[in-house]
Amino acid sequence: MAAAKPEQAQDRLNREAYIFLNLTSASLAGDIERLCREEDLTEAHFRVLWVLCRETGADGRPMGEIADGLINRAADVTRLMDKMENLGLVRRVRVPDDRRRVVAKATPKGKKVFERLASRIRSLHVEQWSELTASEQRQLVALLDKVLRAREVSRADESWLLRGTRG
Amino acid sequence: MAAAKPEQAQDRLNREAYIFLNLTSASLAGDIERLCREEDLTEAHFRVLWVLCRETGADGRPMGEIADGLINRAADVTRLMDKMENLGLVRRVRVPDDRRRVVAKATPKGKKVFERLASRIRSLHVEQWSELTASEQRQLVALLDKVLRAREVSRADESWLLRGTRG
DNA sequence: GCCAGGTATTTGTTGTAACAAATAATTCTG
DNA sequence: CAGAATTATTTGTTACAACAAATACCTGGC
Repeated sequence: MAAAKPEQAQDRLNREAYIFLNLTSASLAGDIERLCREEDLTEAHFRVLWVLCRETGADGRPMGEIADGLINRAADVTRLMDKMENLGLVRRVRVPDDRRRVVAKATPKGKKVFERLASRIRSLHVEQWSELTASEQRQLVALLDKVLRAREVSRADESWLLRGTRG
Repeated sequence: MAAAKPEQAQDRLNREAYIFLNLTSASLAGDIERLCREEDLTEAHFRVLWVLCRETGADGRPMGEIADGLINRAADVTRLMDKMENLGLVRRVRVPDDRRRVVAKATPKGKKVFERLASRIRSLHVEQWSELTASEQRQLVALLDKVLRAREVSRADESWLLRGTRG
């Protein structure tokens, strides 16, 4: 075809893998995002709800921990929570022992929205992964895990997104 | 009722696969984005350069096609190109046969920046994929392809990102 | 009690994506 | 030629992510 250096086979495979990874991820995430929008949330908001509703008893989670889990700036988490508080999904409580700290809890409404959304996302996932057998899915996870682990995504390891998901 | 519904195994696998897909994608893309920033570009900009430099002779690409390939709004592509034109990476030319249309071409400077960036990205990819053998990579691509194909990501199929990448 | 350091907030800026709507320039069709 | 359709542009709006800097507030050590 064109003159320009012919791409080496391995380079091309690398690029191809990268592009497929991106497109697939974006495609699935787009669906989820759309679902969240219907509840006036971002996926980021939903993730906060997730940790608040799944990973927690009645005690809530401190802001800082949420920031770390989301790998976001503290200031951004504040604004994120502001919105969720306005929507009545979340409540902030100063902790009495250390009054610098604030924990966020999901309100009953927040829990309800979470359950509704989580259930729809669960169904969506079923469609999204319908082309792969469970074994293929595990294979996929194993491959991605290899890649991810190697990169020392140090902070992501602390992410509650992966909590309980790894050995 | 049992203590907060236990997540079904398949649901959990679905979610896990989704999360891994996302984190891995975001992690690799983050690196690329950082590289692009060093040339004052977004990855989106780089993608435009890609199609302009790899997929094209001296004839350039019409705006509309770029918009389709990027799956972006036409208006957004205009602004995207405005910036790249300001940076001197790209030139717009009205096509004589159909004077509604405009094709974009990479300038020599654009090509230079592209080559520099592409080469660095190539190296980066080598690191990023260092944990997988070529065969594992192909396996990964095959799995993702299954997922992607099934979803009728209709427009993505026309994307030049995948051009020449599929059978 | 004072100071260092930790925690969250406030405020403000910037760049971008996403989307809508109107306009201009051109071609195509009847 | 008139009107419809196509291509790109212009303009404007909103929401968000990323980042910086200053502040309030609190704890814990000295």
